[in-house]
Amino acid sequence: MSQLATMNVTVAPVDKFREFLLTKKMRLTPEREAVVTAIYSSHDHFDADQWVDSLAGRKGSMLASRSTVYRTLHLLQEAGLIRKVARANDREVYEHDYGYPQHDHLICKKCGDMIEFPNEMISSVLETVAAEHGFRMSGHRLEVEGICAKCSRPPQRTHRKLDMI
Amino acid sequence: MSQLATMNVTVAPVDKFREFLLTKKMRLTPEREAVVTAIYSSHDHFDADQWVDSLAGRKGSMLASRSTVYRTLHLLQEAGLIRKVARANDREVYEHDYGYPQHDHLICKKCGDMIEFPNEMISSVLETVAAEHGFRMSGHRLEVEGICAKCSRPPQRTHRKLDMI
DNA sequence: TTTGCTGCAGCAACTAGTTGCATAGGTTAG
DNA sequence: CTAACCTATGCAACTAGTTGCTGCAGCAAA
Repeated sequence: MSQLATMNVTVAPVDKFREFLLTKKMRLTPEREAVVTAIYSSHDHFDADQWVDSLAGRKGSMLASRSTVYRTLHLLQEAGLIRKVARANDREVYEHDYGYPQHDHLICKKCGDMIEFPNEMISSVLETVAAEHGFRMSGHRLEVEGICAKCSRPPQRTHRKLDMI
Repeated sequence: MSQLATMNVTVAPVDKFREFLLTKKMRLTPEREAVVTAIYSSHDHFDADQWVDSLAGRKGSMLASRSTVYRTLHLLQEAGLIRKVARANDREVYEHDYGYPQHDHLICKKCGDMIEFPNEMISSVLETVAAEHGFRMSGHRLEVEGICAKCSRPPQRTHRKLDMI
């Protein structure tokens, strides 16, 4: 979430989530609030496990169980606050999907780095394709894999020793 | 794999796989051959489980164990014979990636149908984006989700009863 | 306050998929 | 033919993620 500009956000994520839950006659419980707060305390990509660790037992105090973390992640997706962007290292990777412009990712197979790029072109192509098929598109997930510039540069420069071992 | 035309295939999949394995000093064992044959006996999308079922124990004779099926699927991906296209019903969905033109999928969230569409436009947009970032792209995976024409049509026609229950 | 309803958390058992390990089996050298 | 060497297999144990169940908390009516 680094190279793209932040958009205006008028309602705090927690409140947006509460609103969403209300429409489904559900409550913003302390456990759910803990998950949202944790996730929105940083602006990076994240996977479920780090929150399971810090919220449920292993590393922190018990704020929400494993099941609750996962269930809340699903709710947050439904609410449009986060979205799954890729699967890396056997984990689903999520990112905030509220207050940020649309983009997709180049994923480096070597270092695992995810490079964001804006996707208006792609979205508009998809709109056309979908229309042709009478398909009501609600979203997409695009993972472009390959080797990033850093990793494909042959290791030949000076101060290379710092990068190795 | 239905609506797009078949391309010319000069070498049989099994032979292509054997070639690939040779370059890695690996053998085309009976187990591996059984998996490839099974997969190429039909031209549909498929998931690992159906082969685990039919090859390893549960439904058929024991031709290859669970581990071997999964390991062979990875090898087949490396060899460029199959590719993962989506994740549906908690399963990875694969398709043949040899002898077929490039395409992506519209995935219906209701009926699970996968509609293929050719993707030259998207590929070329991605080429440009990748070049801008000095990224050496090796492939991509695009899942477009939404509701297909069939499912979004309101249920109001005649002979509707046939479709229900 | 009591009774009843409903949503929800946590547990434990489950599924898909992966991996470490011991061993079977094939290939080459002597 | 045998020994040494590897690769590949199957098993069992593991991981990430999901789900059914039970019992509890919060609210509403009486």
